[in-house]
Amino acid sequence: MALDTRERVRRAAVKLFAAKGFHGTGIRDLAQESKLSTASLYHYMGSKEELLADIMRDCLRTLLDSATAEVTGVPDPVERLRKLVKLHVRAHARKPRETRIVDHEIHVLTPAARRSVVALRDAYESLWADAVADGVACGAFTTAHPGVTRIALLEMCNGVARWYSPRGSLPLDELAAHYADVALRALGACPQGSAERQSKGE
Amino acid sequence: MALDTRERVRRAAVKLFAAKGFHGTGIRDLAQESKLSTASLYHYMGSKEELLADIMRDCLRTLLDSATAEVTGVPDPVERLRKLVKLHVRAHARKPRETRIVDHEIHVLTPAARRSVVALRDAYESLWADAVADGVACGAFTTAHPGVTRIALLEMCNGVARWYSPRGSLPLDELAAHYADVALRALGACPQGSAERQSKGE
Amino acid sequence: MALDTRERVRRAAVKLFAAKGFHGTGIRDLAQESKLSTASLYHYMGSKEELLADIMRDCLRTLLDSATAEVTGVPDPVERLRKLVKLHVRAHARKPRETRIVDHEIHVLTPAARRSVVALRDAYESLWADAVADGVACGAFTTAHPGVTRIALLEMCNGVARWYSPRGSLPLDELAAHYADVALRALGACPQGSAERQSKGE
Amino acid sequence: MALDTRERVRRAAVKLFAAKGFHGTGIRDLAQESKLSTASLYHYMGSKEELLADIMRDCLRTLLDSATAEVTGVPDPVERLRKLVKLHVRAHARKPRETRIVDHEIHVLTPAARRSVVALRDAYESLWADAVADGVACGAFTTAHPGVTRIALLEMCNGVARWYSPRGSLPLDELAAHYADVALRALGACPQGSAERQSKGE
DNA sequence: TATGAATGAGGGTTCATTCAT
DNA sequence: CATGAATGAACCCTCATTCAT
Repeated sequence: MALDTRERVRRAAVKLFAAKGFHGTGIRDLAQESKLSTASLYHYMGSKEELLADIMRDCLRTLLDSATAEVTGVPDPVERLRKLVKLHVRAHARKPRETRIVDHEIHVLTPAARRSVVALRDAYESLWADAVADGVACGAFTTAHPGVTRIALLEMCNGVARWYSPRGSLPLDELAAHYADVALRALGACPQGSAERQSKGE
Repeated sequence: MALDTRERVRRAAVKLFAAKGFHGTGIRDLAQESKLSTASLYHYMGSKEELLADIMRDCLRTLLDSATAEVTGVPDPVERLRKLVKLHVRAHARKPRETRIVDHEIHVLTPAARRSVVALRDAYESLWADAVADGVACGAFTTAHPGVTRIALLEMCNGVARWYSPRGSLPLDELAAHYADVALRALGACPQGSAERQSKGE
Repeated sequence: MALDTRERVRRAAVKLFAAKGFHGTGIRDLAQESKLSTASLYHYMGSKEELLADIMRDCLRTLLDSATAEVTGVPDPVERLRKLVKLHVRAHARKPRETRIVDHEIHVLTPAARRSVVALRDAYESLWADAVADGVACGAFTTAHPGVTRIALLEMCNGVARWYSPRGSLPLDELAAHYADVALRALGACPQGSAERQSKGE
Repeated sequence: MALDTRERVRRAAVKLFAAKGFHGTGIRDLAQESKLSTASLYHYMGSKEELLADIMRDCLRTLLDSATAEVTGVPDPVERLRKLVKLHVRAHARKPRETRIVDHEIHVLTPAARRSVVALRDAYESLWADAVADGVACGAFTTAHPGVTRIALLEMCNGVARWYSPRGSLPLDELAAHYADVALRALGACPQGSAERQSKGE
């Protein structure tokens, strides 16, 4: 039925856009991967670019919504940042292709589509910015350049999508916790009894 | 003379590949940006893909050579890593387009070309790996997962190429020093008298 | 009921074929204008081309039938031609889109369909030819080249479909009468007491 | 050399657009008729539509220029109109395909291109309008509806492009003269010693 | 050195039509 | 009666590349 097919197209696009890039993926590649003719493809998408924009927006909206849910009502900025980092790492490890597409293909979007995507990304990043700012304000974080550090950490976490494999030795939850520790260290939060030290058995 | 023209082509390619991606850049774009006809372009390059591979290899070779020079004969792993991070950040801030191309377009390359590029990248990254391993071995670094941390830090530093602007408020040297501090904190090196604390006036 | 829908499809086709041409009109356009799905369209027409041929034949048959009725039993060739011109002008003014389609899209038709359309057109034009020939034979028309004049007048009258608007200042009956006068002048019939002179107040 | 090829493409387009319509002519048809590949076609034209617009503009400009030259400095409106009709008929008989394209395919053009074509057509038609108006003003023409008559005559003359064949019995010059006589009769100009009567031997 | 001309292959998209439901 | 789904063929146009001059 229609929904399944639409989903098949979506997945084909995610796979190929992530592997070969948007411009490196032809409509015929998408059709083959979706097991559809090129003409049929157009029953399930507006255009190649709209398909891309949809993928990006869905990915970012999911991330934004779950991050907002995770963080709402958490007063401690340290705890908030820890949650954000963990969620971010998990999301990027579980959906590496979607997130890589978001990271790499923004430049192909039409200005209008780009605006909508960037708006979502900015909304998400502001959750990080708030946590960092609050932590600095209350003295929990001691970093000379909070803005730079925030973006550095974001890039670090984005990187997970580029290398993580579920076949690695480190369970995902531990990986996420490790990233959170690295982030808090980077921000100069005194790690009292963090998972990091625990995992070292101290 | 020929060399100048060749350089013009190279720079056009760097500009366009970074801005629109390899597949998003046509030879007509390259010709226009180089102020050459498309046919003339082929006096100065083998093919579009060879041009890309050349750019990538040159970028990586330069990075590898200068990193090797910087690090050779430095016994202290902390100091070595600090130098590596600073160099990396500076290189990515100064040549953001080349380094972004290296990061984003590897999937485009033919297996043969990809191998040569990946070999250079691996050689470079092994300098980081050695420093981290030495630091862990001598107890200077206290991180539960050195391998993961190393790759996390590399991704963090690569990110500089995606956002750094010389018009930012932070001088590049300070930025590089800040990144080095973040990296050492992340690795759990006790930062004694680091630039970070100095810049906070302590 | 089905008949209404069929008529809706017909009218959509007339509108669009006249405005954008047969090849410029897609079945999706037809479906949209008919408020039907493209698939449903095929319940009311054989194919796009058959729809076109039907429109043409209906238009020509109506013209032929009413002209035949108008002219039968009128012995005076001058009067006959006057009636033919008036009818022709009125028909083209009232159904400009159908007649434009007949004029412009014959080349689209398959040979078989074209033959049936051309046969109707020829039958109609022979009414004109007979009137002109009779008029020349009895001395009522004094034109050096009756055949050429006939076709020239036909083209002139066809043109009405290309510019007439009911919002123009001249009532349609007067317009038709004027065309009849022009035609008779062109044929060299001494206009005695024609509408033309009357309208000039003489 | 380039000029020849460009001209070959032009002629192929004129032939095919006239025979099958703009939308009925594919780029592959043009290529085949031009003995070029579809890709090579684009060395000699901007796009299919630009090719069409160029053909239309050239046709109209030629007509406008020669009509202007013909008519300038001719004070007698009767003589002016005779010259205009003759020129128009000759032009449409000699370039029937170009003029049919102008007449039939204007609706295809983009608004911008259409404006430029319509402007030329209007400039040309104003030569006719001036002659008619002058003739009416000085009493040389006695028609109840000069505007309508003018457009009727134009359509009549345009029709030449739809049926004239050089293999017909009437020499082109005589045909043109005949049309001029028909036109002047239609306008109610007393034909004194016109070609029409001469050809009848009176 | 430089480029106009040329092209086979492929780009994304729409075509008119059919058919199972 | 009506339509979503499906498609092979074709749409216009651009691709990276070669070669004669």
